[in-house]
Amino acid sequence: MSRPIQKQKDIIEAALKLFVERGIEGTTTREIAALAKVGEGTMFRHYKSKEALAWAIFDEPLSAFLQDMEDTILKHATMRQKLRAIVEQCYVLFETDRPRCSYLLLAEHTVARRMPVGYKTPISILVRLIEESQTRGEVRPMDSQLAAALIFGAVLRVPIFKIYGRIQKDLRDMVDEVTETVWKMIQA
Amino acid sequence: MSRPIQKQKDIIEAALKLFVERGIEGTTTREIAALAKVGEGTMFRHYKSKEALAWAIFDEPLSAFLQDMEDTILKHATMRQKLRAIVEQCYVLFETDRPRCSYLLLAEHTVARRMPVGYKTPISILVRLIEESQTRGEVRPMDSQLAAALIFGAVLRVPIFKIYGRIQKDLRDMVDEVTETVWKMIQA
Amino acid sequence: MSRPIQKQKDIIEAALKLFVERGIEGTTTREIAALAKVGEGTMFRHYKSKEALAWAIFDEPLSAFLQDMEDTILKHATMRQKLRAIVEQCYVLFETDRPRCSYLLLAEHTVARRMPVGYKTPISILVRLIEESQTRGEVRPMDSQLAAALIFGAVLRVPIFKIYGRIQKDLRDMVDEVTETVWKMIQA
Amino acid sequence: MSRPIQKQKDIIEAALKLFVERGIEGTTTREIAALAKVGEGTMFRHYKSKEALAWAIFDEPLSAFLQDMEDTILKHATMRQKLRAIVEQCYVLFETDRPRCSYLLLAEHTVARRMPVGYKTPISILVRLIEESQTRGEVRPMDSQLAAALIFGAVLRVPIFKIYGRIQKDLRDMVDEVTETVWKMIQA
DNA sequence: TATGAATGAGAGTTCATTCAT
DNA sequence: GATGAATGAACTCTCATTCAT
Repeated sequence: MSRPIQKQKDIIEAALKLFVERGIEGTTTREIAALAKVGEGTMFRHYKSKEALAWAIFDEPLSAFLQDMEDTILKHATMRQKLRAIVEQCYVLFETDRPRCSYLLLAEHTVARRMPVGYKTPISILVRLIEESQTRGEVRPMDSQLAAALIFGAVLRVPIFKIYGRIQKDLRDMVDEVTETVWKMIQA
Repeated sequence: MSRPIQKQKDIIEAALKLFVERGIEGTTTREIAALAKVGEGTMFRHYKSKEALAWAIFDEPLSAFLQDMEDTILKHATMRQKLRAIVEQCYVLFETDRPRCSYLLLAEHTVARRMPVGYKTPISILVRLIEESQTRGEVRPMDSQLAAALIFGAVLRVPIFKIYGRIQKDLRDMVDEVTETVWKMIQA
Repeated sequence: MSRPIQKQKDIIEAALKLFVERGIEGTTTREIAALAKVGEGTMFRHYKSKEALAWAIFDEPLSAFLQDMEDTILKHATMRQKLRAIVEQCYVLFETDRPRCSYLLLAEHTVARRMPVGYKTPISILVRLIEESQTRGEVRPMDSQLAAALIFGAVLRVPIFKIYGRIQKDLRDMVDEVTETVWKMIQA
Repeated sequence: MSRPIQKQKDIIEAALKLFVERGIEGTTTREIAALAKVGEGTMFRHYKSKEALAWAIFDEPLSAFLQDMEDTILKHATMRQKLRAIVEQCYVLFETDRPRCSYLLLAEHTVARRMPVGYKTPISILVRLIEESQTRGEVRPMDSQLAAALIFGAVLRVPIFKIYGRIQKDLRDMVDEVTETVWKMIQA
């Protein structure tokens, strides 16, 4: 019956590492196979193509993150608390699973091209959250898309700085400071 | 014949358009040549390789922007004014030369891989600016890299939202609002 | 378990169907296994390779046909009767086991490449038959190979036309007409 | 401007030779390139794929033959003369351009799979010819498709026998004999 | 200087075959 | 005996780059 499928995990981790280091197009399927210590044809049993692999390892953690994000939001009452929880979730994930997060952050515009229309991203949730808080007077009146852009951009630039070595601190220790700082941008 | 300079310009504009639409690796030199209406071998007289072209059209506007940025900074006294001027410069450039700016914004992490070490980016200027302002008490005490990340991320996410169609307004009309908003994050 | 013979039969029928539809090289062992509802590795317990399978299912019915043909010939006295019997045998087999016959007819030149030298085909029997009949004065003097080519080509083109849909009638009802017609070519 | 395209001819001749010897699927594009003494990518400048090449070198001579056949038919009055002319045309072509004809004859069922629906073959012309001759009383009443099958099969099996070494004579010297013989099958 | 036919290294992918279970 | 996950040789095809014209 053959042994359990450890191979798929190896392939994913290898791909993740190489995609972050060299980009998707800069990585060959042969390199992935070699690093994962599997045969060259093995990844094609799990993913139809290199593209499909690149998309799958983008989509899986993002979808999981989105689900967690929705759950997290429900657990907090005020926008400020929600915002803090989201930032925390981002930074904890980053420190916990850096390869995956680096890939999500750096491949964003590359993989976006393959995104199916109507694909749900954290941005849509953030926009909705802002709009709801505005009706409750928690967030000052302003274009919700603009607010989302500013928050989203600010919060996610911090791990990118860490990837590039500009920031060394553990991001989990920066949750409060970042939250307080970005909160100033939108508080009523 | 007839203005070799024009051919080079055509190549650059064609490459810019295609690189933004399909990514650098997703664009073939043949497609660039076809769009630029030049022979397939012509771009190799102007650029050593496709990579060199991709880098050149990234580096040129970025270096120019950096020079302008340094000049702009000198023209203003306070950090708040400097910040406003920088944001304005960004957004004016975006609305004036969208292909080039889209490329700079979307290819950032892709082309970054080819960046020579010690390459000067707007980030280093921003960090320096923040640190100077902190000694003058204009900006509140905080990690300058963190401050730069937050400002940089926030300001540049706005045009990215516009590229993806989330924002439609002319960014030049948003300079003041964005400046005021991000300023709140760092003001003393 | 449970009738290993049945599995082999399933494999053969599946291969036959697919080889006729898509050609030998156009059919994968996985497709054969899927259609035969057996594991991917199972056919390799019965046949050394895909080639061996392709040859076996070509050789088996052909050898059987040849044996029948020799028997049939002995049962008839005159060449005309023998010819009729052969045509009948062909057309009955075609209508009885169309997959196998289609494969024999269509894969002829493809599988011929794998034919061992000195392999006995219906052609050699036909040539011998013609030569014998010529000595008896039943068949007019002419090159026996040429006569065989004309008879063989004419008789077998009919089922090929049926495969391609040009002829719809049951070939068993055409035995007499075809025999009479081709007989005219060689009768003394 | 580069020299004239001798390369395409070389590719065609190489492909023809190898396709006949080893079959289309049994021939690699590398082998074709090597035999044609061109780079491996060169054939793809002329043909979109190996399949397209296989089809093109099947279609080109067949279409040319068809055109010649139509012209030939018009030059003769009686069916018998037309038939003789067609046989002659076939056998002259075979002796003149054996690689091409061998390919047409042996790859028939293989390439047929790629044939566009409604593709005109010599068979349709033959059928039409027979039907016309039947109304004029030249050909005896019989199913025209059957008549075509018998004639077509008989006439073309002769060069196939020659390919397999069963016949050695120059086919051009057999035109009259073959014509007379197959004519017996259908004459009124 | 500009061209585009030609190149060939190297990419993604397939699939007959193996073998541990 | 049967299975199907794994393999990797070998395939078709792409495309950045060269260079004779």
